[in-house]
Amino acid sequence: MFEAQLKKAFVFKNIIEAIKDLVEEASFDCEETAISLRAMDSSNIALVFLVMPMEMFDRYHCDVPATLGISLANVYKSLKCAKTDDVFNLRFREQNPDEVHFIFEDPDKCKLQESTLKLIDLSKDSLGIPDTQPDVVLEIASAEFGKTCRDISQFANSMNITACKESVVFSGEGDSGKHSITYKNDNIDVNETNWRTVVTVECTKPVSSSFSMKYLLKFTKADNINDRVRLTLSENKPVRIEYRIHDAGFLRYYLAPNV
Amino acid sequence: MFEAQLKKAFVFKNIIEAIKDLVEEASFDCEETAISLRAMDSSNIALVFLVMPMEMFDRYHCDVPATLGISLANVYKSLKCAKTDDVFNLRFREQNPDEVHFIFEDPDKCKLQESTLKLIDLSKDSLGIPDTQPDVVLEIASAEFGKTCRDISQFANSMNITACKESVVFSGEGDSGKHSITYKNDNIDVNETNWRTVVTVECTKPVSSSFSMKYLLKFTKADNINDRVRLTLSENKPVRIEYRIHDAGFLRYYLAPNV
DNA sequence: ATACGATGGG
DNA sequence: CCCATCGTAT
Repeated sequence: MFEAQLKKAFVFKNIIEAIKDLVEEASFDCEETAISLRAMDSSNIALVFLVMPMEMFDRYHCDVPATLGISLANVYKSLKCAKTDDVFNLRFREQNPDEVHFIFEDPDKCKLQESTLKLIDLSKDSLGIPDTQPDVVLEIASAEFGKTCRDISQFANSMNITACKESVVFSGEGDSGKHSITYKNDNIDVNETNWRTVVTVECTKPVSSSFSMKYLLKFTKADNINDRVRLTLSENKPVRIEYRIHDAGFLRYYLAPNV
Repeated sequence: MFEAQLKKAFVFKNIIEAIKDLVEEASFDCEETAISLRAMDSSNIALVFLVMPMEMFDRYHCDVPATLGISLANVYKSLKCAKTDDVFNLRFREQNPDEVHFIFEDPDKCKLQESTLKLIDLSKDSLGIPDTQPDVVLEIASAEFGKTCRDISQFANSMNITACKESVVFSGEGDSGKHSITYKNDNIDVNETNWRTVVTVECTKPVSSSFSMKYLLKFTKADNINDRVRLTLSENKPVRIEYRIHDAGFLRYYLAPNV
């Protein structure tokens, strides 16, 4: 038996919202210390890597690890039945190896909902996660990054990110014109860093890459998950876009640059 | 080179919002003392006349006059990228005669945005502006005029305006019924004129005309531009609806009456 | 059915 | 001025 409880169902709902438009089916690997998920998007272009450590749950119990292959559309159907503050329970029993239960209890215990979802067999080509030595690591308020992506998407189908120690430039160009957004880091007092500011956390050498706008926009759905987002860039390598969940957890997206 | 700066980008954004739904493409005539724009709406029914005198800008520099034909949808895309309090710069260089730059700087100078927009050639049929001797001139709080239009639009597709020295009546009739709004002027102490009140500024003879609701509703987008709006009416002539901008500037709409 | 943009309310 | 909801478009 595997069981995990979240006091607030919306936490899980936000996470599923942030990946369901990217990945149709995926396996939740439920293990002793964490639930994780690795999947390519349906077009095999972007990669999603989710880790939810046991610490983020209010109860966590794992007799035997389980791999739950499931349709995320179905997961989302179930989560939409829950109210934001419902208590959420995920339960899997080896006796019924082809189903998983999502249980929602409203805070005053009057209403109990249970979804039983069919599990599916998914081939387990374990995905290589392309983590290399980064050239540049940036942090930015996730709402600000979302706005940046939406603004540039008005002009372009892909976004260039050019970053060095002193500044970061997001830019794009299309038929109606071009647009660039420049953040300067040099005169920032770290202590008064406000949420709008981009911070170059690390920069071993400057980098410039271009990425598909369409995917970046999908990633920014995750901006409910954390106020900050971290971009990790290396020349000619996929960008890693990370939203931290609690201390040890995260939702990471990887996207290869345009050629 | 032509350059103009506004300390607050929203001033320009409000103006563009007030005309972009009416006019798809237009030329900004950038001259020594003002930027102006004259355009028919896409259906050739209403006329827009905008004058932004140099005094409304915080910096204004015109070597050589320029006529900047542009898609207002693209202008608006760019302005949506700006925050309300960003500093806005419009810049045109003769060396690049087919593009204009919109530059936004946030107040704390961390973020710099630049849009480069394509200019287009627009035929310059200079429009006759139909200013005649008015029978009636009214002033009303622009929010109140907007509410009046929205209220009557619930009942009717056109709005009658009947005005004389003592009173002004806005009314409309449709399938579900009719609605009228009457403002009395007679017992008004001019010194306690409140913002809701309609004031008949001038009346040489009473007038009654009917106008397309659809267009009036579009005009009321301008109500951010000035707290007051001035209507100038003459029997069987287009109404002029004017929102003043600073002292010498204005945004005027002209709309012919229904037959 | 889903995702985005626009509008109206707090 | 920002958020949430609604309506439209894909």
